[in-house]
Amino acid sequence: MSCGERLARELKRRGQRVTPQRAVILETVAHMQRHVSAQEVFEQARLRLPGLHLATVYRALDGLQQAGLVDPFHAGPGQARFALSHEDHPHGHLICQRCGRTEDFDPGMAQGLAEEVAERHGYQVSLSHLTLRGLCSECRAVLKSTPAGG
Amino acid sequence: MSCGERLARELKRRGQRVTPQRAVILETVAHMQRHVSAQEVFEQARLRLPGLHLATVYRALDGLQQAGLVDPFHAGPGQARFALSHEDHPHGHLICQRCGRTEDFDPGMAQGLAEEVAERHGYQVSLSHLTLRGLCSECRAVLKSTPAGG
DNA sequence: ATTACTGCAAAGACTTTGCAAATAG
DNA sequence: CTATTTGCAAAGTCTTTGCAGTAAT
Repeated sequence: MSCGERLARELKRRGQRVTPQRAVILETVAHMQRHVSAQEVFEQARLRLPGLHLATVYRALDGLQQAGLVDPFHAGPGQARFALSHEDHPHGHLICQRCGRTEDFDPGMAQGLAEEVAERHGYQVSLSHLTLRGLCSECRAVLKSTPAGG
Repeated sequence: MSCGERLARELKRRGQRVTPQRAVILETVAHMQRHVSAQEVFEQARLRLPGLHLATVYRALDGLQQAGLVDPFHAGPGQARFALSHEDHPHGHLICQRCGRTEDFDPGMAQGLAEEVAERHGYQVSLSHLTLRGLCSECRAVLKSTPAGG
Protein backbone atom coordinates (compact mmCIF):
# COMPACT_ATOMS: atom_id res chain seq x y z
CA MET A 1 0.00 0.00 0.00
CA SER A 2 1.39 3.40 -0.93
CA CYS A 3 2.05 6.16 1.46
CA GLY A 4 -0.78 8.20 0.03
CA GLU A 5 -3.29 5.40 0.27
CA ARG A 6 -2.49 4.78 3.85
CA LEU A 7 -2.68 8.48 4.54
CA ALA A 8 -6.16 8.75 3.09
CA ARG A 9 -7.39 5.64 4.80
CA GLU A 10 -6.15 6.39 8.28
CA LEU A 11 -7.00 10.06 8.17
CA LYS A 12 -10.52 9.48 6.96
CA ARG A 13 -10.97 6.82 9.56
CA ARG A 14 -10.58 9.58 12.11
CA GLY A 15 -12.65 12.20 10.32
CA GLN A 16 -9.59 14.15 9.34
CA ARG A 17 -9.07 15.55 5.88
CA VAL A 18 -6.48 14.65 3.32
CA THR A 19 -4.80 17.90 2.36
CA PRO A 20 -1.78 18.47 0.14
CA GLN A 21 0.10 19.73 3.16
CA ARG A 22 -0.46 16.56 5.10
CA ALA A 23 0.41 14.41 2.13
CA VAL A 24 3.69 16.20 1.55
CA ILE A 25 4.52 16.28 5.23
CA LEU A 26 3.91 12.57 5.58
CA GLU A 27 5.97 11.82 2.48
CA THR A 28 8.73 14.00 3.82
CA VAL A 29 8.84 12.12 7.08
CA ALA A 30 8.70 8.86 5.18
CA HIS A 31 11.52 9.75 2.82
CA MET A 32 13.78 10.88 5.58
CA GLN A 33 13.04 7.52 7.13
CA ARG A 34 14.58 8.75 10.33
CA HIS A 35 13.77 10.72 13.40
CA VAL A 36 13.40 14.32 12.24
CA SER A 37 12.48 17.56 13.94
CA ALA A 38 9.45 19.62 12.98
CA GLN A 39 11.84 22.21 11.62
CA GLU A 40 13.53 19.70 9.34
CA VAL A 41 10.21 18.47 8.07
CA PHE A 42 9.20 22.05 7.47
CA GLU A 43 12.31 22.92 5.48
CA GLN A 44 12.07 19.88 3.27
CA ALA A 45 8.34 20.05 2.75
CA ARG A 46 8.45 23.73 1.91
CA LEU A 47 10.54 22.96 -1.12
CA ARG A 48 7.42 21.44 -2.59
CA LEU A 49 4.87 23.67 -0.90
CA PRO A 50 6.29 27.19 -0.99
CA GLY A 51 3.56 28.74 1.12
CA LEU A 52 3.83 26.16 3.86
CA HIS A 53 3.99 27.47 7.40
CA LEU A 54 5.75 25.87 10.36
CA ALA A 55 2.58 25.97 12.43
CA THR A 56 0.93 23.85 9.79
CA VAL A 57 3.69 21.31 10.13
CA TYR A 58 3.09 21.07 13.84
CA ARG A 59 -0.63 20.72 13.35
CA ALA A 60 -0.24 18.20 10.59
CA LEU A 61 2.26 16.19 12.59
CA ASP A 62 -0.23 16.19 15.42
CA GLY A 63 -3.03 14.94 13.20
CA LEU A 64 -0.74 12.36 11.68
CA GLN A 65 0.16 11.14 15.14
CA GLN A 66 -3.45 10.78 16.09
CA ALA A 67 -4.01 8.85 12.93
CA GLY A 68 -1.20 6.53 13.95
CA LEU A 69 0.88 7.35 10.89
CA VAL A 70 3.66 9.12 12.70
CA ASP A 71 5.31 8.48 16.05
CA PRO A 72 6.98 11.17 18.14
CA PHE A 73 9.73 10.70 20.59
CA HIS A 74 11.47 13.14 22.87
CA ALA A 75 15.22 13.05 23.21
CA GLY A 76 15.62 16.14 25.36
CA PRO A 77 14.18 19.56 26.13
CA GLY A 78 12.74 21.02 22.96
CA GLN A 79 13.92 18.02 21.02
CA ALA A 80 10.78 16.38 19.72
CA ARG A 81 11.48 14.02 16.86
CA PHE A 82 9.07 12.40 14.47
CA ALA A 83 9.26 9.28 12.38
CA LEU A 84 7.02 7.12 10.29
CA SER A 85 5.10 4.66 12.36
CA HIS A 86 6.48 1.47 10.89
CA GLU A 87 4.41 -1.24 12.38
CA ASP A 88 6.03 -3.73 10.07
CA HIS A 89 9.56 -2.50 10.59
CA PRO A 90 9.68 -1.01 14.04
CA HIS A 91 12.99 0.18 15.33
CA GLY A 92 14.24 1.38 18.67
CA HIS A 93 16.52 4.23 19.55
CA LEU A 94 19.59 4.07 21.71
CA ILE A 95 20.46 7.52 23.08
CA CYS A 96 23.86 8.00 24.63
CA GLN A 97 23.55 10.15 27.74
CA ARG A 98 27.11 11.35 27.38
CA CYS A 99 27.63 12.23 23.73
CA GLY A 100 24.00 12.48 22.70
CA ARG A 101 24.48 10.18 19.75
CA THR A 102 21.63 7.90 18.75
CA GLU A 103 21.70 4.51 17.09
CA ASP A 104 18.90 2.23 16.08
CA PHE A 105 18.36 -1.24 17.40
CA ASP A 106 16.04 -4.10 16.68
CA PRO A 107 13.11 -3.91 19.09
CA GLY A 108 12.55 -7.59 18.58
CA MET A 109 14.88 -7.84 21.52
CA ALA A 110 12.23 -6.11 23.61
CA GLN A 111 9.45 -8.47 22.68
CA GLY A 112 9.82 -10.41 25.89
CA LEU A 113 9.79 -7.25 27.94
CA ALA A 114 6.68 -6.01 26.19
CA GLU A 115 4.88 -9.25 26.88
CA GLU A 116 5.83 -9.20 30.51
CA VAL A 117 4.71 -5.60 30.90
CA ALA A 118 1.42 -6.46 29.20
CA GLU A 119 0.86 -9.34 31.60
CA ARG A 120 1.77 -7.51 34.74
CA HIS A 121 0.42 -4.04 33.96
CA GLY A 122 -2.11 -4.58 31.20
CA TYR A 123 -0.05 -2.06 29.35
CA GLN A 124 0.49 -2.35 25.62
CA VAL A 125 4.00 -1.15 24.92
CA SER A 126 4.72 0.47 21.59
CA LEU A 127 7.80 -1.22 20.21
CA SER A 128 7.74 1.13 17.26
CA HIS A 129 9.98 3.72 18.80
CA LEU A 130 11.25 2.31 21.99
CA THR A 131 13.90 4.62 23.40
CA LEU A 132 16.70 3.39 25.61
CA ARG A 133 19.12 5.70 27.35
CA GLY A 134 22.58 4.75 28.44
CA LEU A 135 26.18 4.89 27.36
CA CYS A 136 27.48 3.99 23.92
CA SER A 137 30.51 1.77 23.71
CA GLU A 138 32.85 4.67 23.00
CA CYS A 139 31.71 6.69 25.96
CA ARG A 140 31.94 3.65 28.17
CA ALA A 141 35.55 3.32 27.16
CA VAL A 142 36.25 7.00 27.73
CA LEU A 143 34.65 6.89 31.15
CA LYS A 144 36.69 3.87 32.11
CA SER A 145 39.99 5.53 31.28
CA THR A 146 39.03 8.81 32.98
CA PRO A 147 36.70 7.80 35.80
CA ALA A 148 36.09 11.31 37.14
CA GLY A 149 36.74 13.67 34.29
CA GLY A 150 40.44 14.04 34.98
CA MET B 1 25.05 6.66 52.97
CA SER B 2 22.99 9.80 53.45
CA CYS B 3 21.77 12.00 50.67
CA GLY B 4 24.06 14.78 51.77
CA GLU B 5 27.12 12.60 51.89
CA ARG B 6 26.53 11.28 48.45
CA LEU B 7 25.93 14.81 47.20
CA ALA B 8 29.24 16.04 48.55
CA ARG B 9 31.14 13.05 47.29
CA GLU B 10 29.83 12.99 43.75
CA LEU B 11 29.87 16.74 43.30
CA LYS B 12 33.41 17.13 44.52
CA ARG B 13 34.49 14.28 42.35
CA ARG B 14 33.56 16.48 39.41
CA GLY B 15 34.97 19.73 40.74
CA GLN B 16 31.53 21.07 41.47
CA ARG B 17 30.67 22.80 44.68
CA VAL B 18 28.31 21.77 47.42
CA THR B 19 25.93 24.65 47.92
CA PRO B 20 22.83 24.90 50.09
CA GLN B 21 20.75 25.26 46.93
CA ARG B 22 22.02 22.03 45.48
CA ALA B 23 21.60 20.21 48.76
CA VAL B 24 17.99 21.33 49.11
CA ILE B 25 17.22 20.67 45.47
CA LEU B 26 18.63 17.17 45.67
CA GLU B 27 16.73 16.47 48.88
CA THR B 28 13.58 17.78 47.28
CA VAL B 29 13.93 15.46 44.33
CA ALA B 30 14.74 12.63 46.69
CA HIS B 31 11.76 13.23 48.94
CA MET B 32 9.33 13.44 46.08
CA GLN B 33 10.79 10.13 45.02
CA ARG B 34 9.05 10.53 41.71
CA HIS B 35 9.47 12.16 38.36
CA VAL B 36 9.07 15.87 38.98
CA SER B 37 9.33 18.94 36.81
CA ALA B 38 11.82 21.72 37.40
CA GLN B 39 8.90 23.91 38.38
CA GLU B 40 7.76 21.46 41.04
CA VAL B 41 11.24 21.17 42.44
CA PHE B 42 11.44 24.93 42.49
CA GLU B 43 8.20 25.40 44.35
CA GLN B 44 9.05 22.83 46.99
CA ALA B 45 12.65 23.87 47.41
CA ARG B 46 11.72 27.52 47.70
CA LEU B 47 9.80 26.76 50.86
CA ARG B 48 13.14 26.17 52.48
CA LEU B 49 15.19 28.63 50.43
CA PRO B 50 13.04 31.75 50.04
CA GLY B 51 15.39 33.52 47.68
CA LEU B 52 15.74 30.57 45.34
CA HIS B 53 15.37 31.28 41.64
CA LEU B 54 14.06 28.92 38.98
CA ALA B 55 17.17 29.40 36.89
CA THR B 56 19.19 28.09 39.78
CA VAL B 57 17.04 25.00 39.85
CA TYR B 58 17.73 24.36 36.20
CA ARG B 59 21.43 24.88 36.68
CA ALA B 60 21.57 22.78 39.81
CA LEU B 61 19.59 20.01 38.16
CA ASP B 62 22.05 20.12 35.31
CA GLY B 63 25.01 19.84 37.65
CA LEU B 64 23.30 17.07 39.59
CA GLN B 65 22.75 15.21 36.35
CA GLN B 66 26.37 15.48 35.40
CA ALA B 67 27.29 14.20 38.82
CA GLY B 68 25.04 11.23 38.21
CA LEU B 69 22.79 12.01 41.15
CA VAL B 70 19.72 12.83 39.14
CA ASP B 71 18.28 11.38 35.96
CA PRO B 72 16.12 13.29 33.52
CA PHE B 73 13.55 11.95 31.21
CA HIS B 74 11.40 13.60 28.62
CA ALA B 75 7.76 12.72 28.35
CA GLY B 76 6.77 15.29 25.77
CA PRO B 77 7.47 18.78 24.50
CA GLY B 78 8.52 20.95 27.39
CA GLN B 79 7.96 18.08 29.78
CA ALA B 80 11.33 17.33 31.26
CA ARG B 81 11.10 15.31 34.45
CA PHE B 82 13.77 14.59 37.00
CA ALA B 83 14.21 11.86 39.54
CA LEU B 84 16.84 10.55 41.89
CA SER B 85 19.27 8.26 40.21
CA HIS B 86 18.57 5.13 42.22
CA GLU B 87 21.12 2.68 41.11
CA ASP B 88 20.04 0.31 43.84
CA HIS B 89 16.33 0.72 43.28
CA PRO B 90 15.89 1.55 39.65
CA HIS B 91 12.40 1.90 38.31
CA GLY B 92 10.96 2.31 34.86
CA HIS B 93 8.22 4.56 33.59
CA LEU B 94 5.24 3.55 31.54
CA ILE B 95 3.81 6.55 29.68
CA CYS B 96 0.39 6.23 28.13
CA GLN B 97 0.34 7.87 24.74
CA ARG B 98 -3.36 8.52 24.98
CA CYS B 99 -4.05 9.85 28.47
CA GLY B 100 -0.52 10.84 29.36
CA ARG B 101 -0.62 8.99 32.63
CA THR B 102 2.55 7.39 33.91
CA GLU B 103 3.04 4.33 36.07
CA ASP B 104 6.18 2.74 37.37
CA PHE B 105 7.33 -0.74 36.60
CA ASP B 106 10.10 -3.01 37.73
CA PRO B 107 12.97 -2.72 35.27
CA GLY B 108 14.16 -6.11 36.32
CA MET B 109 11.94 -7.19 33.47
CA ALA B 110 14.27 -5.38 31.13
CA GLN B 111 17.42 -7.04 32.38
CA GLY B 112 17.42 -9.47 29.50
CA LEU B 113 16.92 -6.70 26.99
CA ALA B 114 19.75 -4.68 28.50
CA GLU B 115 22.08 -7.64 28.28
CA GLU B 116 21.20 -8.31 24.69
CA VAL B 117 21.70 -4.66 23.75
CA ALA B 118 25.05 -4.69 25.52
CA GLU B 119 26.12 -7.75 23.60
CA ARG B 120 24.98 -6.58 20.22
CA HIS B 121 25.69 -2.86 20.47
CA GLY B 122 28.23 -2.55 23.23
CA TYR B 123 25.74 -0.15 24.68
CA GLN B 124 25.19 0.02 28.42
CA VAL B 125 21.51 0.69 28.93
CA SER B 126 20.50 2.65 31.99
CA LEU B 127 17.75 0.69 33.66
CA SER B 128 17.39 3.46 36.18
CA HIS B 129 14.73 5.34 34.28
CA LEU B 130 13.76 3.23 31.38
CA THR B 131 10.78 4.80 29.67
CA LEU B 132 8.24 2.79 27.74
CA ARG B 133 5.49 4.36 25.71
CA GLY B 134 2.25 2.70 24.85
CA LEU B 135 -1.34 2.39 25.97
CA CYS B 136 -2.47 1.83 29.52
CA SER B 137 -5.09 -0.81 30.14
CA GLU B 138 -7.90 1.72 30.45
CA CYS B 139 -7.12 3.43 27.19
CA ARG B 140 -6.81 0.09 25.46
CA ALA B 141 -10.31 -0.68 26.61
CA VAL B 142 -11.61 2.68 25.46
CA LEU B 143 -10.00 2.30 22.07
CA LYS B 144 -11.47 -1.15 21.65
CA SER B 145 -15.00 0.03 22.29
CA THR B 146 -14.59 3.08 20.06
CA PRO B 147 -12.09 2.00 17.42
CA ALA B 148 -12.18 5.20 15.39
CA GLY B 149 -13.50 7.84 17.68
CA GLY B 150 -17.13 7.10 17.05
C1' DA C 1 42.43 34.34 47.10
C1' DT C 2 40.24 31.78 43.48
C1' DT C 3 36.81 30.16 40.94
C1' DA C 4 32.33 28.41 40.81
C1' DC C 5 27.58 29.54 41.97
C1' DT C 6 23.53 32.48 42.77
C1' DG C 7 19.82 35.79 41.85
C1' DC C 8 17.83 38.50 38.57
C1' DA C 9 16.00 39.68 34.22
C1' DA C 10 15.99 39.17 29.60
C1' DA C 11 16.58 36.42 25.67
C1' DG C 12 16.05 32.06 23.27
C1' DA C 13 13.99 27.86 21.43
C1' DC C 14 10.19 25.13 20.56
C1' DT C 15 5.31 24.75 20.24
C1' DT C 16 0.51 26.28 20.42
C1' DT C 17 -3.43 29.32 19.54
C1' DG C 18 -6.97 32.83 17.37
C1' DC C 19 -8.91 34.30 13.30
C1' DA C 20 -10.47 34.97 8.56
C1' DA C 21 -9.95 32.98 4.09
C1' DA C 22 -9.54 28.72 1.60
C1' DT C 23 -10.54 23.96 0.74
C1' DA C 24 -11.88 18.94 1.23
C1' DG C 25 -15.76 15.99 1.32
C1' DC D 1 -22.74 23.83 1.60
C1' DT D 2 -20.44 22.77 6.09
C1' DA D 3 -16.77 21.65 8.90
C1' DT D 4 -12.01 21.19 8.81
C1' DT D 5 -7.60 23.13 7.65
C1' DT D 6 -4.39 26.65 6.32
C1' DG D 7 -1.39 30.84 6.62
C1' DC D 8 -0.10 34.33 9.42
C1' DA D 9 1.35 36.45 13.52
C1' DA D 10 1.38 36.66 18.15
C1' DA D 11 1.50 34.50 22.52
C1' DG D 12 2.76 30.79 25.60
C1' DT D 13 5.76 27.58 27.91
C1' DC D 14 9.93 25.70 29.17
C1' DT D 15 14.80 26.48 29.38
C1' DT D 16 19.19 28.96 28.88
C1' DT D 17 22.36 32.87 29.26
C1' DG D 18 25.02 37.35 30.82
C1' DC D 19 26.44 39.77 34.61
C1' DA D 20 27.96 41.34 39.06
C1' DG D 21 27.89 40.09 43.73
C1' DT D 22 28.36 36.06 46.93
C1' DA D 23 30.12 32.05 48.75
C1' DA D 24 32.61 27.49 48.74
C1' DT D 25 37.17 25.48 48.74
